[in-house]
Amino acid sequence: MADNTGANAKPIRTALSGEDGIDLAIIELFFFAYRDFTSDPDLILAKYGFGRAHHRVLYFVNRKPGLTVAELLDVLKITKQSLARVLKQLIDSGHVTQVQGPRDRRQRELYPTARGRTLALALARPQSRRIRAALESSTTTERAGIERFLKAMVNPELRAQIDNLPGNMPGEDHGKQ
Amino acid sequence: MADNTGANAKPIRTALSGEDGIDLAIIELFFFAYRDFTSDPDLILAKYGFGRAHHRVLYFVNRKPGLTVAELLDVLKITKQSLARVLKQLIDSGHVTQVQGPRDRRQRELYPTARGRTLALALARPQSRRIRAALESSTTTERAGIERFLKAMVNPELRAQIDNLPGNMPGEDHGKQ
DNA sequence: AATTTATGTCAGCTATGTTGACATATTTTT
DNA sequence: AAAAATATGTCAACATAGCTGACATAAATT
Repeated sequence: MADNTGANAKPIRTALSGEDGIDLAIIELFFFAYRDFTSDPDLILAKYGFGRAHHRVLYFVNRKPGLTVAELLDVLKITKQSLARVLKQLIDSGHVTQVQGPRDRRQRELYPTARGRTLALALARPQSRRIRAALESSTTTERAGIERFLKAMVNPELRAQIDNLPGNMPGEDHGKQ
Repeated sequence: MADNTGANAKPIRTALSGEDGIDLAIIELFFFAYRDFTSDPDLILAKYGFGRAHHRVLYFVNRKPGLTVAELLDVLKITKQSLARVLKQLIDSGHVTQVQGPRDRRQRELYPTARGRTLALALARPQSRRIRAALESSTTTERAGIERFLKAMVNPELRAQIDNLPGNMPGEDHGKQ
C-alpha cells in the first residue's frame, strides 16, 4: 500500500477549474478587486501610522456622526478592547472626538473633527476614482446591476446596517448622480 | 481663541455623503459584500485551526498546481517567512505536498493532495452559492458588466496574474457554463 | 437601595504580517 | 574548477489587530 498521508500524500496535477459548477471566475475577481481597492487608502494611512482598523472606524464615524461606541462595535463586529486601542489613537491625533450623550450621559457619541473629515475624504477619493474608472464604459443599467449584485452579496440581516447610513434608501437603488 | 486641536477638537455633526462627488454607495457596498463573502469560508477554516492565510495558499495551489514557492510569494505579496508557517501547517496536515522541481532541483513545486483539493472545493462552494444567489435575477448582460467591473477594479499590472490562471482568457470575458 | 447598562482599562493570548541574518543545495557565470 | 548567484529554509525579534477574562466607574433603571 502506498502511503498517501502527511508528507507522502500524492500530488494532484490537474488545476481546479469551473467543472464542479463553482464560479471561480467571480471568486478570484472579487478577491483581486478587493485587494487593490483597499491598497489605495493603505498607502495614505501608513503616513499617519494608521491601519485598516483606523480606516473603518474613521469611515463610519464620518458616515454616521454621533454614533455611540456600542453602535460602532455592532457595525464593526469587533470587541471593545480591540476598538479601544484604535479609537484612542484617533482621538489623541485629533481625528475623532467624543461627546457625552445628551439623553444618556453614560454614552459617548463619536464625531469626526475637521481633520478627521479631511482624512476620511482623502481616503475615499482614490477609491471613488478607481470605481469611476472601472465604471467608465458601463451603462446605467450595468451600474444598477453591479449595485444590486453587491448588495445581494451582503447577509440579509446586515443589509439594514447599510440602509441605516444617510442617503441609502431601504431596498432601493443606490444611484447617485 | 477656541482650542480646536486634540481632545478639544470641534465635532462635525453633518454626515459624510456623496456631495463631494465621491461614490460612497459602491465603497460601502463593496466593503460589506467582501466582508460577508469571506465569512463563509472562515467558519469552515476554523474547524481545521486554519485562517485566511491558509485559504489563500490552498486556493492558489489548487488553481495552479505545481507553482513554485517564489511564484506563490509573488501572487500573495507576502514574505517567505510569513508563508513558511502557514505552508508548513498545510503540508503537515496533508493538504499540500512538495515535489522537487524537475528542471531546477532547487525549486519546490507545490501541489494539492486529494485532501487539499476537497478542502479547497468545500471552501469555494459556499462562496459560489452566495454568488449564484446574488446573480439570480441578473441578465447575461448584467453578469458580463459585473465581471468587467470587477476586473477593471484590479490594478492593470496585476491583471496578468488573473489571466495566468487556467481557464481565464487574457482580456476576455469570464463566462462559464 | 440594588441592579443593570455603557464604557473604560489591565493583562495576556493568537494569527498574520514584517525585517535581518544566516545556512544549504543547486545552478549559472567566470 | 572556482566563484557567484539563486531558490529555499530557518532562527530570532518585532508590529498590528484581533481575541478572552476580569474588574472599575458612572449613570440609568428597577
